[in-house]
Amino acid sequence: MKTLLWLRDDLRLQDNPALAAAAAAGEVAVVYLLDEESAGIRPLGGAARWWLHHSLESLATTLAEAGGSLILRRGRAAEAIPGLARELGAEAVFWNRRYGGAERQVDAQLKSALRTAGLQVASFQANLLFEPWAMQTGTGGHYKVFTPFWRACREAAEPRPPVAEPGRIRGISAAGDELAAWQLLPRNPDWASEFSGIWTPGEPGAQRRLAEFLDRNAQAYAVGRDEPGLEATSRLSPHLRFGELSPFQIWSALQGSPGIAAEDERSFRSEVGWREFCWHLLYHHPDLADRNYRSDFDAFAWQPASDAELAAWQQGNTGYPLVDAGMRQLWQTGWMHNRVRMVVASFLVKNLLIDWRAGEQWFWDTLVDADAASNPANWQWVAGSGADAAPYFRVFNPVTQSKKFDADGKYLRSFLPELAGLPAPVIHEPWKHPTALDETPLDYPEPLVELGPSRQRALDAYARLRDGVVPGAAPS
DNA sequence: TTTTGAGTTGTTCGA
DNA sequence: GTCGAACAACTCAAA
Repeated sequence: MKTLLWLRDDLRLQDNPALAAAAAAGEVAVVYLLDEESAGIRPLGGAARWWLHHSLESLATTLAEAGGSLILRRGRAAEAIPGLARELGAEAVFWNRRYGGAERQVDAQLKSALRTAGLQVASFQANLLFEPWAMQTGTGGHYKVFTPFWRACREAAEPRPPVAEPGRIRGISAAGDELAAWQLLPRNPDWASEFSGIWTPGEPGAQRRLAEFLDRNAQAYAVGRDEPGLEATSRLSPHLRFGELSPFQIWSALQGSPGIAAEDERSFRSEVGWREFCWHLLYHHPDLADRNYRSDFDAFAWQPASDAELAAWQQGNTGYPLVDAGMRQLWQTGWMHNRVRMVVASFLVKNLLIDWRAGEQWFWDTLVDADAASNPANWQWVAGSGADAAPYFRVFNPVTQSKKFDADGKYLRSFLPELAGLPAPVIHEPWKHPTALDETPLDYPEPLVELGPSRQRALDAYARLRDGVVPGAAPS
């Protein structure tokens, strides 16, 4: 049989059930479609485009080594996929499932159109350990709190082992676009110039990262993951985002790593669980990036848009070292440490009282791991408008967090060269650093807002929301 | 149906 | 310096 394999967020040869099935059935044509036309599909952010370029480059190589070839096409899936299937004389179209609202709609319509045209269509579970529709509460609803969700997942059937990589693929090639023509890479300026020293997009890079993590960083993960100055996190997020690695592979690799303490293993698995939970939420709330999960937040009194404050946050010029180090790490590397993400998000949403969507969009554009589910779910979690969200009174203090989780200032120094000469603890509060008469003052901004009053302003705004005070209404 | 216990990640204040 | 309480009820999940 001749099968068209449509790859999307599953750019890997190992543990790829759609590929394995297609290869087992006969000849395979592999296509990646750049679809910027189907309705409702969120355009990739800049950093994700950079990653995609290199991931596709890598995939083309590994696929060629296995006997296949990667066909690049561009257009609306509803026309491009049936068109290519016709062109190749394919009898079947296979893909791995995706879970976003618009994506599901595209896939469902395509499935029925292809079947009507007499083709065999099959979709596979590849990117989530637990299908969102399979996880139901006792009353048939979907889970809204992480802990019971994850408990139910762990009590469900054990995730399958990874699917073996097909041996020699009988590949079918066809004319397609040149990758360069898609212009996924930034130019003028090339803000991603430092990315390639840090990241290796593609399946081999993902495998290497996983092996390194299990060998080294997974020890003391539970505690170490909180310190941004350490290399204690897995940094697998962008690989997972593009499906260069599957959660099934992670699951199984942990099984085979007895050197990791139970505490660290449980902690890391639960981070995989949060990814599952976010997709579970997005599946049931496809507009998670646009609308408050808790609709009572629609009445929340965000500050009127302040371009200057938003820009200071984006550029890492708030005057709070941990916030600024995080935002510059994001800009320079396309990634930010998890704890620092919470601190910068809390600062934007609570201290600046800027709508979480502005932060979510910036992360979407600048993160190489920008994930359609995790990004909005976690922003809403910080804002308090999300599922199982942080209580409104939880306002991170960037100075306290800095002293607690980067006590020696190692993380701060690596992204704030203008403060590199300051010792701890004053590096956490540079405005307290006395400048001697013969010294040039620090080239570092004064704090954008005062922490105490801005925190109180946020608490007041949340209290008004709770008490149902409508913004702008006349006081009674 | 009703009840009960629990809920990722924090900060501040006062004893 | 350390520690517990307050912050605010509310929703969710399950018994």
